[in-house]
Amino acid sequence: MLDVQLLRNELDDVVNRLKQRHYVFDVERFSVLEKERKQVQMATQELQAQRNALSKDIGQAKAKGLDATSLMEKSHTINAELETAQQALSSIQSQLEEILLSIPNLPHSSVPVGDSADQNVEVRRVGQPREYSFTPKDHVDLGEGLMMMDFNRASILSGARFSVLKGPLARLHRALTQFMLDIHTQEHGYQEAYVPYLVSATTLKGTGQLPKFEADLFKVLREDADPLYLIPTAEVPLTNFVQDTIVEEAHLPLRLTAHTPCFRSEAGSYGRDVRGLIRQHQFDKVELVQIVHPDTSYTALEELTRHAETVLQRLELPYRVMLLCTGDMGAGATKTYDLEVWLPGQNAYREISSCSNCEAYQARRMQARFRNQKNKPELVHTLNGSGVAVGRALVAILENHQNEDGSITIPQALQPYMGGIKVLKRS
RNA sequence: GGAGAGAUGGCCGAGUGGUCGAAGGCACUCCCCUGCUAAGGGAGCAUGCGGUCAAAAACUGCAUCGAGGGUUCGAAUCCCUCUCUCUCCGCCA
Repeated sequence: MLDVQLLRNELDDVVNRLKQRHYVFDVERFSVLEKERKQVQMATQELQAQRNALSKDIGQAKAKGLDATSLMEKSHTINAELETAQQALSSIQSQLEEILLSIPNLPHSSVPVGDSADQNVEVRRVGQPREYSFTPKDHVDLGEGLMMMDFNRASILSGARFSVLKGPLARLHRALTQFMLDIHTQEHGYQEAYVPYLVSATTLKGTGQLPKFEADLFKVLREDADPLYLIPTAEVPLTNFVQDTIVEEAHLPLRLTAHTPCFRSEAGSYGRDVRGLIRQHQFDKVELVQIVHPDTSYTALEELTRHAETVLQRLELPYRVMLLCTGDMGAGATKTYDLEVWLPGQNAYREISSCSNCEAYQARRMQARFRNQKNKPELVHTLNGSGVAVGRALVAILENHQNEDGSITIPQALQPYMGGIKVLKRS
């Protein structure tokens, strides 16, 4: 959520910057509503002030044993007016609120302007894609060849876009999460957390998934209670650790990590990546979240991105870092780096991590603040990044470390987590 | 699932219809005092939104005592519904 003051005072500038990310802001509607709001709010508050004063007078009159009938009649009249005014005000305010909640964040000045992923800028490339003396297979052929990946069974259990892993490949999946969590907790200073996978609408509103992106979520209806939603990423519960709280400045930055499953309905993505593990309704991810002082959020973004990169480096996976252009960023972000891992099976770099600074966008929605030097509450900045997507890391390992006979060499760094298994091969 | 108790500011905690945005304490900030990382004295100290303003400061209005509704001229206080927390019983991994 943007600061309303910004919209009131620098509307033209904001509108132009939003255009860069294809958001068309209805200036006319906002201006009219805002003008009404000001007028109605002032009138309402004036009436409330009058009512309060009258009530006080009535109290005093009664205390002195005087007759307060005429004062009470006056108060009745005011209350009737107030009723109408309050209804008008709350209608206007909820309309403004709705607008405000749907506006995306403003891109940082260092972000390239562009329409689509084509205008993203490559920042650096790390590692050389291997030369193969044979035609590399994709992860589906490899996994099914090993008899350890079963999409057929998954579709019987749940339908499309689910998967079943078996045997050492399932273990590899588990090993990856342990490995990633160990790096981030032991080397990068993150606190590990275990969090709910079902969260409330309020929580999702805090991080920006609601109200605008409800279609992407799995919703769990309950008979006698509000619905809950399956988390689309651990960013949601982790970032909301500071929902509605004031943190001591000395406690910043907060660095949090968690391994969770993520559930995405991916409405609108049908037809893309239908084959394999790349795009699933359920996948695991190790998430990194930082809650920081506003002065340090861009340094923190660089660090956080490096933290995610470390994982790929240790797994000996070639990748590149992309700076997303204005048209390709998520709604809450001011600046985003995507890590794209090399997939020989697709002969392409594919996203495996996305690291974003959201500045105060989420903090304002969550009312997440810290007490600054002047002892005043001030909004924190929030960052999040995948550190990294487990399913896609598994894909990358299969494809990059495959051998001609269809076996997979486990990278050195992962071997301690595999109980002595160095190679995955068909038994 | 059953029975009971509770929810007040950063924290603890008083407050059963008016002058209560809320006593007192802790923490925090500033000042004074003090022969030394302690003690004492004084002052300040909730959040959100609005208005005056280019903005800040300052001043001022409104709202907020778990949430939502109701009674009333007036609600932290009375009534209803809900949520959450705690204790005991049952059930369960």
